[in-house]
Amino acid sequence: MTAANEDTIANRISRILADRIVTGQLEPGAKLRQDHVAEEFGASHVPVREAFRKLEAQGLAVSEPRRGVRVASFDLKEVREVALMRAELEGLALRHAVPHLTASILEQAEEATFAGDNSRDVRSWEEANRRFHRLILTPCEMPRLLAAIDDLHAVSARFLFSAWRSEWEVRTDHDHRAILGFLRQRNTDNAVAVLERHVQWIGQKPVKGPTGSTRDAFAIVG
Amino acid sequence: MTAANEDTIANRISRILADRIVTGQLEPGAKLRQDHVAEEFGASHVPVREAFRKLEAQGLAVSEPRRGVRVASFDLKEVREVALMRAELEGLALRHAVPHLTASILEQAEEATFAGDNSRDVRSWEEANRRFHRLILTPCEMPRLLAAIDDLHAVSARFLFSAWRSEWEVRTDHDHRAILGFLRQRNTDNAVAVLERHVQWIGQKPVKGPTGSTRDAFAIVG
DNA sequence: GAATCACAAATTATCTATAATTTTATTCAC
DNA sequence: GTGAATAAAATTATAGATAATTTGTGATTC
Repeated sequence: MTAANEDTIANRISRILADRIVTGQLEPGAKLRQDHVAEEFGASHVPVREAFRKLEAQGLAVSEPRRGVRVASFDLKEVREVALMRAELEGLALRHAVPHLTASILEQAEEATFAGDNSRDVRSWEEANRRFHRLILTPCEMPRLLAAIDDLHAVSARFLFSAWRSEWEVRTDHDHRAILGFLRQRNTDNAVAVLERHVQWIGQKPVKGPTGSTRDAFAIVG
Repeated sequence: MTAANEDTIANRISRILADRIVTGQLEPGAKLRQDHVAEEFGASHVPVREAFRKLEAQGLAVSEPRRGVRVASFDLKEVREVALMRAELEGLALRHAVPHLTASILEQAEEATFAGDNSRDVRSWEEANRRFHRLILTPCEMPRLLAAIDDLHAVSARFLFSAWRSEWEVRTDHDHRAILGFLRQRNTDNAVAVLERHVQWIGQKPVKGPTGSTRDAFAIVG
């Protein structure tokens, strides 16, 4: 009965709000009013505030001292920044993960790649992509590094969803396959090189704005 | 009159506790009891909890769901992890900062190096060292990256204080001078290379334990 | 007549105080 | 000495009170 009671209410709220921000249900700049959120979750506003603090730390929300908290907005500059950080940190993680990679892990990563290629919507593609990256990076056994990468991944996913919200084109991920190939050969340098390029690849795509005009959206794809 | 009232008291508490953890006044594993902290700051426990959440995000405290929060402990493995992350991220920041570096900034950085060499205690050395790194990295204009580096710096400082708590030997920082030299020549690659090595240098030092026995302490020095 | 400044009301965040679970420590029985 | 049961302490959440900012209205000035 107290199965889901493992974590606090604040954490649960934080996770759900994070998901809404990442998937674009909550738009950049939207105000997060603690009383409304509290009422929705049938809780008081104190755990809501703690959830806000966590979102702030993850870079998904920004808080002005006595003026409340809003969903963080982002521009191309920030997309690039996150891509560069991910490239550096994922490269570091992979270098240290390689000695601990097993055939089983690589097989699971290949399955994840396959699942990504066959995804019919953004959400399932993102899930598969995340699984791939996590599988090959987790064995580095550096918890703080992995946590930092996870946060950056969430922000990347937000960019992704903002560009390809509804439509999604199926495509095969050649980079993932190349990385797996190099990993099987224990060719660390090349695997890391491809991964770092892969993560920095920023896609652009014309998107219909709310007024009907089109603008260029952008998103990290790797 | 409301000059210091710019930020919330949760932030103020968070900053002060962070400082105590970093300087070692609060030892690893020590329990942080919200009622005690609240009483000390003449506040209630709600802002204290928010401060705890921030410390948790910075990696200075760990919280178990219904069992309270403790000062984060650390081992050599984590010191290495933080050093590697700093190397990657500071390297990235420096590469993007170089085009925006001015003669004035480099001069201030040299003054910071000088101040570090003449420091007679750990605290003032750390302050000068931090100033140096911040000066040459800030012009990269990547706020998220700089925030991440700042958090890692705090953790590094914690390791430093834990090793050289009371005694401190004066020494000249050849790395800082080398970096400045390369930056003046606009030799980005060499400057970054030295910085990345510099940050990864982990010092060891025999330290008297509480029982009188000696053990090897360690600390990032750069 | 339009615009700007001042004042006031309402909305919203922040904090204090209080109550309810949960964990931990102590005691008593076996 | 070990186990369960009770008591104490601490964390988590709720409700209520306070302070600050925003927004709307009105008046005055250019």
